Amino acid sequence: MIEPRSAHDRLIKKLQSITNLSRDDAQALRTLPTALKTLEENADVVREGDRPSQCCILVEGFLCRYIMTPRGTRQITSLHLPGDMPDLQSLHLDVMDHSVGVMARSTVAFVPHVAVRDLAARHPAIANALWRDTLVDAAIFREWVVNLGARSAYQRGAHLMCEVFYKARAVGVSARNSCAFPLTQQELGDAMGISTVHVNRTIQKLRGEKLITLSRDRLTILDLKKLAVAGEFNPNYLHLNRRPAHHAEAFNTFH
Amino acid sequence: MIEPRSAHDRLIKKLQSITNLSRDDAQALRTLPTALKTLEENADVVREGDRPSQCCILVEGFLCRYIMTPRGTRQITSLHLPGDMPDLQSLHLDVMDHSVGVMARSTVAFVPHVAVRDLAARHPAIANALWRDTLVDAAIFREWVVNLGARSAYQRGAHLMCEVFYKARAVGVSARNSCAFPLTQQELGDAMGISTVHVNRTIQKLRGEKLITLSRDRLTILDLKKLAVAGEFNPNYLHLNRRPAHHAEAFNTFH
DNA sequence: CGCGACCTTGAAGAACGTCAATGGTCGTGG
DNA sequence: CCACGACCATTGACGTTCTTCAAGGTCGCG
Repeated sequence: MIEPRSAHDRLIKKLQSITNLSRDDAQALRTLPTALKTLEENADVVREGDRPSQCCILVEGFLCRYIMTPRGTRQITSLHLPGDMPDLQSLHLDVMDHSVGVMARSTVAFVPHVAVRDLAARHPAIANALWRDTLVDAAIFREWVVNLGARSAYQRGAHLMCEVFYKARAVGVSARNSCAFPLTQQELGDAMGISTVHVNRTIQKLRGEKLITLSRDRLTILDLKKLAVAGEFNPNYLHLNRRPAHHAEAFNTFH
Repeated sequence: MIEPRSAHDRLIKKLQSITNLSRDDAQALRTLPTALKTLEENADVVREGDRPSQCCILVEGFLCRYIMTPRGTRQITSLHLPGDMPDLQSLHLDVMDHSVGVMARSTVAFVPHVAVRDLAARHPAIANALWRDTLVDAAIFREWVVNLGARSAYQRGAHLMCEVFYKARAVGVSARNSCAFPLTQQELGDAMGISTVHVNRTIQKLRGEKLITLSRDRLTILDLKKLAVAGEFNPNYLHLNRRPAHHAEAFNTFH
């Protein structure tokens, strides 16, 4: 069972990973009203064309943003971990230009726009932190543009795995050298812009070189340094605060 | 000669293209102190790693954001037209994670961060407009992810040209069916994630099908509808205000 | 046991990259 | 005025990466 405070803890931890929050601001964030909901795999949190009046905080699980092309192919544009608010932008862009989907059974907390707006108006530091969060999002999109535009399939795979691991570690949902990675090869293909078959071959190469292990739902990184080199991964674009975070998924085993 | 007000006019027009500004807000924007500077082709406005204390408004010309890979290849991540503030994000992300380059002789107006911050603090509507602007930016990055990840070279070319034309029209720097397009095929390749040679062949196909004309510095769209279909272009992601804007580059010929 | 979802493999073909050469245009200096 | 060089566009030939199609194979679950 998820206890009611978790959504706030997650959000605070996420924001602290990219900015400095005062104790006051953190306390203020805890006043946000949330409505928890559990969503199954393949469900959508919001869809392109929607005009949401609330946004969501991911508490447990794994989400992605994606866009469908007229041909019916899907491009995943970002991956989201606990603490993320993947539809925060709906606060200012009324019509969704993409969808947010569920990649693994997830718990999300919905927060009314008015509550966020009100809080931001009363706490400029929170408004700034949220703005900063959307800017980091944009930085990640830029890096995905580079990944898709300038790197081979092999490099893309390595890069994407580094990104997920770093993000997981930053919010304390990783183990020492592994993290949740509930993507099918089909979904990986949709994120990397390559076919499923080629994803398979790419992963095999990464495995063969002893850089990673990848089982159904878990990514283990055998050699982070080599993986980063292989994927030309440089974490600067994540704009993480110093202080890597204590691993061990303490958050989960925490009563 | 550029008259001093131009930078503000450009910015206001740009913000009006994506949001509603009150007369007061527009007036407040005019109080921003600006320092004009003309930059030659291939110069950089800011570079990755910089910690700017000011940001810039493009007044005349054409800028791009780009990221260099360790291999020395360049990926262009966005194109910018007059009125844009391509480094607005530096207001909240202190270290630049990418560079902003000049694609054609340009005039930019520099504005100190403190001035923007101060204005935003005193005018919440302006803060929101700027936030919204960065969110539209992010939406454009997402679309580029789709363009690079899910479309063929031919589609990418068509899509990119539609985007530039729509953006130009929205801020009044287009003619009826043409706009400035000062990209070499090399630069187009860096933006589309393909080689120069393949850019050439792609453009020839677009020309052969009578969708566009492309001379040194100018893009003419012969059949916007077909071009949009070819590029799977749907302008929703630009989040433009209704009311397309009066073409004719009135801004330039205006004394 | 059998079905569905996922992973894996091989073979053939399309899309795109690389290499190398040619030609065009434009500004500059003689 | 012309020659020159720099930069850019264009073309052909050939190689690589990635896609597509098709066929198993594995695993969990009803």
